[in-house]
Amino acid sequence: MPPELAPRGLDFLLRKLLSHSLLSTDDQNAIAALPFSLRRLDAGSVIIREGERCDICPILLSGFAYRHKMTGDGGRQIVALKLPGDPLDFQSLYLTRADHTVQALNPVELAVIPNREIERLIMARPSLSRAVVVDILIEASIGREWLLNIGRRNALARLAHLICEIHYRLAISATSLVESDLPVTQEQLADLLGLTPVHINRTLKELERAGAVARAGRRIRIGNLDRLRDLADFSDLYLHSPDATMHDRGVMAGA
Amino acid sequence: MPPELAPRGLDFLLRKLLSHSLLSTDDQNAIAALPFSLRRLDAGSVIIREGERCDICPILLSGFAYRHKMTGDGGRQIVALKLPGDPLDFQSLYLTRADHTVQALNPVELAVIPNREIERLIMARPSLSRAVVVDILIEASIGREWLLNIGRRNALARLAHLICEIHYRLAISATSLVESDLPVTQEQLADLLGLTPVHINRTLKELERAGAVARAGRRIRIGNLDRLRDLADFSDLYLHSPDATMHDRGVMAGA
DNA sequence: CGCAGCATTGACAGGGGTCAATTGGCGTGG
DNA sequence: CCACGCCAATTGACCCCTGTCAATGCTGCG
Repeated sequence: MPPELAPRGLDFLLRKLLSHSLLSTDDQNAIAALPFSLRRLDAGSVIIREGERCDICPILLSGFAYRHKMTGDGGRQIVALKLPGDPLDFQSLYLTRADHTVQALNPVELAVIPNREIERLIMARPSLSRAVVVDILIEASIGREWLLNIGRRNALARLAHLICEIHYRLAISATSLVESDLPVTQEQLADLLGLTPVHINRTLKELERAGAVARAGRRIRIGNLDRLRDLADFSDLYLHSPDATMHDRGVMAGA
Repeated sequence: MPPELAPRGLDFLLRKLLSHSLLSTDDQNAIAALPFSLRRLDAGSVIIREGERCDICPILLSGFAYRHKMTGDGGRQIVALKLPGDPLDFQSLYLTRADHTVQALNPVELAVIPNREIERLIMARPSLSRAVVVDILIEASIGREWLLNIGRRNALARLAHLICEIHYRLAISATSLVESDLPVTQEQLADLLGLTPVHINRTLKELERAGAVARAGRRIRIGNLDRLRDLADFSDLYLHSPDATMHDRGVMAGA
């Protein structure tokens, strides 16, 4: 299991939502009072299956998860990465059939809330309804940045950009993980970036040579965030974090 | 100007929303009664600028538009394509700073609605609020399919897939355009697909040789939809059209 | 009818893919 | 505590898809 604080209910979800939406104490209490069941899943477990309906809303408490799609001939692309605190799927509140699969990237803990509870909550509280839409929109914004990343940047910048993004997103909701190793295999990085595992390996070595990442055995972590940002052509505007300007000014660069 | 019916108010928007959401007659009347101003823009006009706020909601009545982002060294990626009937930007109802630029791909006509009118409408009518979110989610779903397309398909399948998508999306809301030429230059196709104009040219020639597209001078149109679908590995599940199964069964294949 | 921008073509280069063999880390069971 | 086995990582050789550069041809518009 990842070296992480044991989840204490929906605190991570709250921190995540608060990072982009103003919520009253009442709103926060309403979220904290949501009924949920805890679920632990192994790496690779399917959480939502493409083409099926889904009537639960899973919140990621620990571990990473991802959305992915496959081509007819077996090519796999990860189209979204979910970090601790992220709601895994608000889409099924509005659309009936999932257009993609959601899966655990490593061992995860989920808080599972029935969709109808969420529906009740957002019917009663417009500010929470709004927070849900904002979360959906930010995920879409991240997807657009990924399109730019995969479509127009070479392997080195692409990989550097992803590592930067993970860093900044962890800083928003799961601060305790910011300093830890990336719990991602090279094959998973390949599927995240539209590359092959072999080329990820070569590129990782190049990032290491540049001093941007540090590696020990199988572990990857950031070596020098500023250098990584340079190589990545990274700006965090697309994360729509309220204190984005702080990041831009390098306030977090030392973190 | 594209050879298209002159827009009659917000009819296209209505048809678009109705394609994925059930709306009462009251809802429909409320939309039709929205105040809007008509605006004509030349190809290339900037509609929303990255980094700025936007307090209007533009609806595309005729012509194509797109969202795009650029890397620091000038690489351009189109991250969404908007067709007649599409709302160009619900995001600014919820987020303050645009993370990308929206631009006219060719001469366009817009219906411009003040954000506050939309806000008033969706506050009063939950079913319309829901329709807005569904529209946002479907755009996100299309973005995910693009990630798969750009990340994991080669140039031939990638281009075929895009042409298929445009066909099916036009069939949903702007049926009169389904049979017409693609109003897109090869350079724009390159920016849509993460390729170069030169390679688009080669690939287009290959699609023509395969009989999938027909070309005359500068004009491109579908030659054989079934062949195109095969080359593209295309399934329209991700468009979340209510009659998707009809498409899957080939009911529209002859159109 | 001449220009500007798009399309087309060829030659060449290179980034990243493919294949296959080897190494290394690490959990498991003896 | 060590040996085994599996899966991830690494490496090298080679190739091909796509990018780059540059010249030429079209085509629609003023």
